[in-house]
Amino acid sequence: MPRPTIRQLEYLITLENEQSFSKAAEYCNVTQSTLSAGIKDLETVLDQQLVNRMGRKINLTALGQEVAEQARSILTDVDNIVSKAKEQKNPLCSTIRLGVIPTIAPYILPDILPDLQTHYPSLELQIYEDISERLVEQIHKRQLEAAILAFPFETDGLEHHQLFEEEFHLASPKDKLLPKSLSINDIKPEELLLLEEGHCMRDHALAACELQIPSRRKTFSATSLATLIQMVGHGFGVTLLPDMVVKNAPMPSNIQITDFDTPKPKRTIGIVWNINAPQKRDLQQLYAHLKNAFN
Amino acid sequence: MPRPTIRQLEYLITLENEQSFSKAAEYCNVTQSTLSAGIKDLETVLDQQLVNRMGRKINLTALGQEVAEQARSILTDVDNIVSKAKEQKNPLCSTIRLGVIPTIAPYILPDILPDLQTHYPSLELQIYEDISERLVEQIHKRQLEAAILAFPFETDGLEHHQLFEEEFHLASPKDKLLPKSLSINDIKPEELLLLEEGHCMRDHALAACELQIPSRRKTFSATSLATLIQMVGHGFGVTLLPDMVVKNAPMPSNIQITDFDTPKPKRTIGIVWNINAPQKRDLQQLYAHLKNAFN
DNA sequence: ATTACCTATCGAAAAAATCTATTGATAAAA
DNA sequence: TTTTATCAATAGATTTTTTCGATAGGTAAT
Repeated sequence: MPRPTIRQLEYLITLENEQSFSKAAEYCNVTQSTLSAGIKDLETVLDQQLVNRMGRKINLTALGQEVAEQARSILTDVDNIVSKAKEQKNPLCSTIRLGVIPTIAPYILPDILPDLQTHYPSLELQIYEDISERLVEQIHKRQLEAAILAFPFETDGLEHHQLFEEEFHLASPKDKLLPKSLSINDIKPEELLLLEEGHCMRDHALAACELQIPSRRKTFSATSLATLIQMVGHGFGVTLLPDMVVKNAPMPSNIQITDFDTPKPKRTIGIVWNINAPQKRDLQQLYAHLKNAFN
Repeated sequence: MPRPTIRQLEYLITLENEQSFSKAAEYCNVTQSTLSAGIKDLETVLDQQLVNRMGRKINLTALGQEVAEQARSILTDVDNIVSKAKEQKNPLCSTIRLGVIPTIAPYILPDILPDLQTHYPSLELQIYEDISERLVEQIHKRQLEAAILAFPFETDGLEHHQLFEEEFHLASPKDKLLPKSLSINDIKPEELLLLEEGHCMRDHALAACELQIPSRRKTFSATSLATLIQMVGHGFGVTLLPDMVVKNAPMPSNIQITDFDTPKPKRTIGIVWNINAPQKRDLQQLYAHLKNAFN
């Protein structure tokens, strides 16, 4: 099943505009004979007459007009592809698929996205939320251009930059008594509530408390920080919360947030991308902008 | 300002579908080198990278995916032109690739095909048999024009029409004693034999019996209804059979078919196609003809 | 009739698309 | 590790398509 050529469609459109083979040919920068042949081919492919040749004057058939109209829209679509592609040469005009880990995404995106929109209106950011491991895997597979996650993380073949550090706070039930000067060692392992396996924050919390393996006795694993916070509020234990969560998430009244004394436990947030990503320049600029926004 | 070629867009689409230059080339009936060159040309014209070549594995860039998506719509528009023109001459003369689920195909096609042949001698029907999920996927990829399957099914972007309803009967070993008035609740879950995972009839049978998960103890999963029938005949259990199977398939003598009392369990068979398929008119007419043939 | 103005067609030339064969690179298997 | 298999890129030859130039044939106005 042969298809019409874009060129042929172009010929037909011009022919309708100019109402003359020779004028149309001139407009298309070809000879009249090539345009004639092109139209004829189109008619052969469609197995239908598109032009009424009436000696001096010519005219499109009903079908010819329909085809021309649809052809116009096709040409526009094709040109849209071209201009969209060309546009991406400009700085921060590309499409970037950005992965963000679940313990960061909901808390920074509301701030970041509108800001980026205004600064780079032609940047198309697509956000994907997943755990670090899968994000890095997807970057390797080129299904993502970049990801925001918490370091340290396995990053061979990836370029990574630090965005900011943030301390952890202790979230505990309101009535719980705490030492005046709170240290990470004051946390009883069996009281510590954690996110489920796979979340890097789980590992960071464990590392901060210098625990290898969570206490078997009372491990509870939540799927989201929101759940975790609810658990704490209902007296199931305590947990560590990153600064951005404390500052951005609504905190139930039955929860108290306490700062640690130095040395405060911290985590480092950064951005990674493929070392030879096509949009490297845009990614650099995105990084610079984010870094600035966070400091 | 040079433009991409329709052929090039076609190459890109196929490349995204097949995720491989050589496979895509084969699909397009060209050499791998031709397709490679085509994609490269496209990248040159757009002045942008569209494909990540990572040794063995390849991947479309974000832009590549966007272009491919738009290209798909362009290709449909172009094909629309062709079919509109052809249809002007005579209706139902296009080539339609029709997917049919395995629990329907063998039982209706023998009736349907010859009938269609005589009524629409210039219609070329190509039949593909697969499970619903893959059929719908192929319709989206424009590798099929339409599919006959059992509702309900995930159908966004698809136009769907009901063809007919049919009741299920109980197939059991000849000597098995059954209640005088048979209800769906009389089936013991551990006796129920099912098709393997992926067949929608498996789900329908389970739903009819109000079972969430098949009994672990004795689940047997057959690859075809023919096998299933044999299993019943040899005393391995009972199963539900759609009306068309009972009426069209040769039933072994060691099997008895029993109707259920109302409310009879049923399934709904329908046809789906892409909402803006080029052959829309033909598909409409095909649907009308089938609907008529079944009622 | 003559003239001016069209479009269709033919053969040659130019441009392109495609093919075959080969290379180089990567991943899997021995 | 070495070997093998698989895959995409490339070069050069070949075929196909597109385009051109020139000309023929036809219509309408003069």
